[in-house]
Amino acid sequence: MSEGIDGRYHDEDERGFLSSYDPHVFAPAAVTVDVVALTIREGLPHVLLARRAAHPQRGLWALPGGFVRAQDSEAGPADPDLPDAALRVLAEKTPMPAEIHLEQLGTYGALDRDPRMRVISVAYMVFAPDLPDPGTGRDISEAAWVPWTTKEETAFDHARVLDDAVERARSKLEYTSLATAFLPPTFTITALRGVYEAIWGRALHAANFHRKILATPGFVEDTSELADRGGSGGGRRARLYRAGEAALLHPPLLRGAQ
Amino acid sequence: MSEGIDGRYHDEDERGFLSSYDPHVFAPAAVTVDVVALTIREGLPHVLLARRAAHPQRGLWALPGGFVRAQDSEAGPADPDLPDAALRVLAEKTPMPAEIHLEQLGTYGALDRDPRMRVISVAYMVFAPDLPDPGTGRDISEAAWVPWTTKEETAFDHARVLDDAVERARSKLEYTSLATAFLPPTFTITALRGVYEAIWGRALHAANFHRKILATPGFVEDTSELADRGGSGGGRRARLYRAGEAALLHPPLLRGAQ
DNA sequence: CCAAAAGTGTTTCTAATACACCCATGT
DNA sequence: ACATGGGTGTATTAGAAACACTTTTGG
Repeated sequence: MSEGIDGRYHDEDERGFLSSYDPHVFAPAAVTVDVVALTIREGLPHVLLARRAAHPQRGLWALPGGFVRAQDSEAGPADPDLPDAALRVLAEKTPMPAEIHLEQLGTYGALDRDPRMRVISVAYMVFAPDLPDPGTGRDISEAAWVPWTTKEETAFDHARVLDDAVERARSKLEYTSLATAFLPPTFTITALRGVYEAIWGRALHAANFHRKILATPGFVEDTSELADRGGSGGGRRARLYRAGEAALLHPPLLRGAQ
Repeated sequence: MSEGIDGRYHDEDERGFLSSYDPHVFAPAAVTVDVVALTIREGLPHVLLARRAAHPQRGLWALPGGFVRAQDSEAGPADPDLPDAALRVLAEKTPMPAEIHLEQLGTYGALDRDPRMRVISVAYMVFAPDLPDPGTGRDISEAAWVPWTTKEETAFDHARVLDDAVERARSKLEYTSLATAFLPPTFTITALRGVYEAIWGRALHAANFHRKILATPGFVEDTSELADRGGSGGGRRARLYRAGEAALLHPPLLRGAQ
């Protein structure tokens, strides 16, 4: 074992060391979580945004977010892990189904990204099927599903976070079965194609898409059921599928091609 | 503008709000950066590890890391952004060339991942060409390039971080020009294939790999130079290439196939 | 000359694409 | 009947893989 960089502790045992620790000395930055919750409404991707109810940047649209509860406090019990914190701050804006796809996007910590102090923000993404509009009750600040192409001003660096999320979503559709996270438990191939078309922003060849999905092992599983209606203006009733076991797609569905 | 959730601030202007802020109230977690620096030595991937010089877990291998400097202090000036902090803690272990590929891996914040206190760790990845062994001078704790398959015990949750880094590296070779980051400024196609073989852990077809690389626009650029020697036991001298402009590969080099 | 590594030619096979066409359902 | 959307058949084409072969170098 090597000599310590800092001589102060090298003669103590670990127990003694731990009991002498003052977290505040090493805790000069605040940690928040921000959530980019995405869904598809009427063929267009939407993101859940909330009006900031407090300073700074009060009144601007912002991603649902909040401070990580590092330990038990009067605000509530500690968040066991960062995903728990993300789900907690999201639930403060709108109710979410139990089974929800959550993944980390990245962490943003530039010195000047928050005017109050040094804030390190861990951003998460949520992919959800179409959900009701958030309530606007007394303990709920105004929140809404907003098209992700919105030109309205957003707080802090949330525009950049949203851009990163969009690119991540577009890319993950190619290589993973993520698209099913935007759909209800059973869905048609056409609905799945609608997810791709909404996120990638371009039309896909229906017939070839259909075959490609069925040729990708584990992407979807056949429920021998049919959808209720064959379309608004008539049409054959589509077969219903559910999400398969595969998380990664082999082969991938590349967006470079048609 | 909506009414604030917390009524305390809704009558103050933003300037007055900011001046009343006490960061310590909202700063109950420490933030660190940890760096997974990868290189390839003799055909095998290696990671830079350092023996922990201080408690806790003194003496165990750990990723290079340290606390983010959230503001100016006696330790030094504030880190302007998280990548600056990552490069700083890496440079404390071994010198690095100026041009180095750095990217964020993810953030780890489970309640019990550090016995001292709540520590949120932002992990970064560095991809480097083969570098000299780290010095072991008086201000430098013992550090070394260790094969990434090491069975030695590592501190905290660093084994999981390393696993995530390995999977990220394997995956990014498929879709990006990342492999060139492991090589010196000019290199042969065979050396590039060596990177893929080392990271993916399997042999690739030399002739087809060669053509596939040259058929991928922007991956490599021809320098009309030849490598010095054609191999240890004789052999034709290989053409030298440098990294091209493309960051994403179209088409990708999938590892599913041969 | 022989071995070793770089690089090219060519055949074979698989998969993506385009487009024609049939099926099932609502109006 | 006809429009609409679901789904299949099939010819063409592009790309991946396998393997034979040539080129260039060191011993």
